[in-house]
Amino acid sequence: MRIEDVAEHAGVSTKTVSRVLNNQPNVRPRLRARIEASIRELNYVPNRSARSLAGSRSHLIALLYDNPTAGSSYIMELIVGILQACKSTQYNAVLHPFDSSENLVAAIDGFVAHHRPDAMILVPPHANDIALMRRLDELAIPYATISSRSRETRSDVGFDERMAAAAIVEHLIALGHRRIGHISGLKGHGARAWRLAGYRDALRRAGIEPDEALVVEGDFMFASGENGAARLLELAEPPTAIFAANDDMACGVMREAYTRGLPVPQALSVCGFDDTPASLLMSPGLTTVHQPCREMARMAVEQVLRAIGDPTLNEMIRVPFEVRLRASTAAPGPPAARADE
Amino acid sequence: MRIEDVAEHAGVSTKTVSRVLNNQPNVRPRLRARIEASIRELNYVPNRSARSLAGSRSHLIALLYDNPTAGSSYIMELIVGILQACKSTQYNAVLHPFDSSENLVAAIDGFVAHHRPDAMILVPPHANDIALMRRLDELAIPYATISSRSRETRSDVGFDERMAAAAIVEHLIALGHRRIGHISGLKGHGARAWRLAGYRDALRRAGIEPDEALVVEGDFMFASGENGAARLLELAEPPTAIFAANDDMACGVMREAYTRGLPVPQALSVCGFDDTPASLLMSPGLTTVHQPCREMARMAVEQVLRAIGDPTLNEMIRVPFEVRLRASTAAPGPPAARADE
DNA sequence: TACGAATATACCAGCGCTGTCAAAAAGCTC
DNA sequence: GAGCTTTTTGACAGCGCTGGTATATTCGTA
Repeated sequence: MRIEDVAEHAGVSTKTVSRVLNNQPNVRPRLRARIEASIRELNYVPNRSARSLAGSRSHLIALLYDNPTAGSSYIMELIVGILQACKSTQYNAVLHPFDSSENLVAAIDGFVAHHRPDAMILVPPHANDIALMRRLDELAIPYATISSRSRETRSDVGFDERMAAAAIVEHLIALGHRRIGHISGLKGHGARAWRLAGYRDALRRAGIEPDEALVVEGDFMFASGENGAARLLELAEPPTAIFAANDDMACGVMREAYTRGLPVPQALSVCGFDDTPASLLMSPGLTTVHQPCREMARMAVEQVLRAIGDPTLNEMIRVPFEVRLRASTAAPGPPAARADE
Repeated sequence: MRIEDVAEHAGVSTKTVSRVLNNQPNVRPRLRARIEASIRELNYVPNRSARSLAGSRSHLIALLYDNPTAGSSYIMELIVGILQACKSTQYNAVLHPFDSSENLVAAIDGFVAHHRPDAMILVPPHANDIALMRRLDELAIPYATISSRSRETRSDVGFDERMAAAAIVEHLIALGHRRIGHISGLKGHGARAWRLAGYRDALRRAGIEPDEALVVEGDFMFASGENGAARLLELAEPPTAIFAANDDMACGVMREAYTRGLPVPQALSVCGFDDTPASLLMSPGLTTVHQPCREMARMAVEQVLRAIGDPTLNEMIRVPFEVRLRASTAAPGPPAARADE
């Protein structure tokens, strides 16, 4: 089943069918309709390879991400969103996990040579990689970033992480907490700085002077949540609540509390960030910030699609976040409460 | 940069370069080496579209899965494994999430028409869909399944789920449990039947007559774990341990125990199946069965690659599983133990 | 050394589609 | 309705590669 068959069936030239297939102008509506009917009737599907070859467009959108984070539900959600968004277009997604060992710019060249994607979507940490973005500019490949920290990006979709972090800390303050610990994210990630800043914003707005002793370094991994919590809980004056910069670390905090026999939320309130599947599975359920990953991915796809048509495109989209209140946060109990098991 | 440039640089015809690119015979080793050197030197990468068009091979392997399960870490792990495995080949993966609303066989036809994948990998539940497999046979598309229950499949990679379930129940028995509850999986999934059978095997081998009151229906979702646990714990003679057919349900069990103030593992041992990321994040960590998803995906890719070369291929690969002992299981405590918080 | 068999290489058509550009049709003006 | 512009349609080449087939080279054997 080739375009020629359709052309014959509709009594037109292949070029006219091609115009219809590609939504190009200069086909009268009635003719277009007739050709579309033929396409449906013959159940014709154009050959992707031939199209790409002749049109030198691959109809591919590449998603670049970091292999170590490949298993994360964050990436998974983005993938789901991107695949969904592509389904209704003529484009298709290619996933490209980078090993961080690779030289990114060199690896990109190889990848581009292989797949010739028409556009790319970058997620952190690569969404902040200026050398990478420069190279894409040179290769004239439009791209959009998700949650980029960089001003150098062309188009970005993200949400106000700083405000979201502030919102969840304000929730803790509203519950009556005054000493709130924070376990920060991995250095270099935009998320780290924003969430830390939001934490401080909320404290200051409530008239609480941020105590630097209550902020400990983390790296977004479970173990660093555990360690961070241990350090915070061993302070002379420990916090009554801990805001971890992501859910995995918040789970680490809960583990440390569990190990020490501190009931959550009675003796310690815990909240995270990201609304990973695990946050719902924990007991108690973890209070966290939900970011609409699938929706963001969908928008990023739409952005790059627009950017393919108009390479000068340069827009920032902010999506709304949502604080998901669950059972891991409550009003502070009497100091030094301790469960006996 | 085209094949012609390489041919000129190496002083041979394009066809000879093509032979080298496709690992075809009839090129003398020295010549082959010279051409490979030229390819490297010129940094030549063949054009995928032209290759597919001329060779009528897409170099694509499709992964078919169910969209509702798209967010699951199980699929994610498989995707990671497949992508890794493809990286070292000339093949590429296309992900195809099906909406369960779609007529599967019709959707397959459309998908095949679009992408013309050279092979497919099916995961449950589609790995058990006989109509689908028949259609693939008709379309002459080789495929491999992962954890298929069906005898109709061509090649499959899986592990002995029944034995694994038995192993984890035996662990509970070894700890001293005699009344062990089970929350089964969704009807229709092979996993449901195998895990239930393994549970019964272990009990019988230990001389414990399976008590049907201790088996309740689940559907692999968190909520059904909660409900199932509630029903089991309200029995006149409740179990001292619950084996849920997957981790999400096991988390539901832990939630129900938490709600009732039953400490895990002191008052109730809980174990799951799958070793999802959440199982490690729980407090206490969840005892579960680890299946090497990435490895299985890699093997499935190798299988279909072999099947492309030899369409009669028909092999079953069993990979080893591993019981991951964590803190959610312990010797049974005194009956009706109840934590006061 | 000569001859046929086996092996290695080259030539060319064509995969299915789209871009270019020319031709035809339609619309517009007076 | 003639002559012009604008819109619509079509013919054809060629995207970069591989399959088939013809040709050249090498090897083995007498």
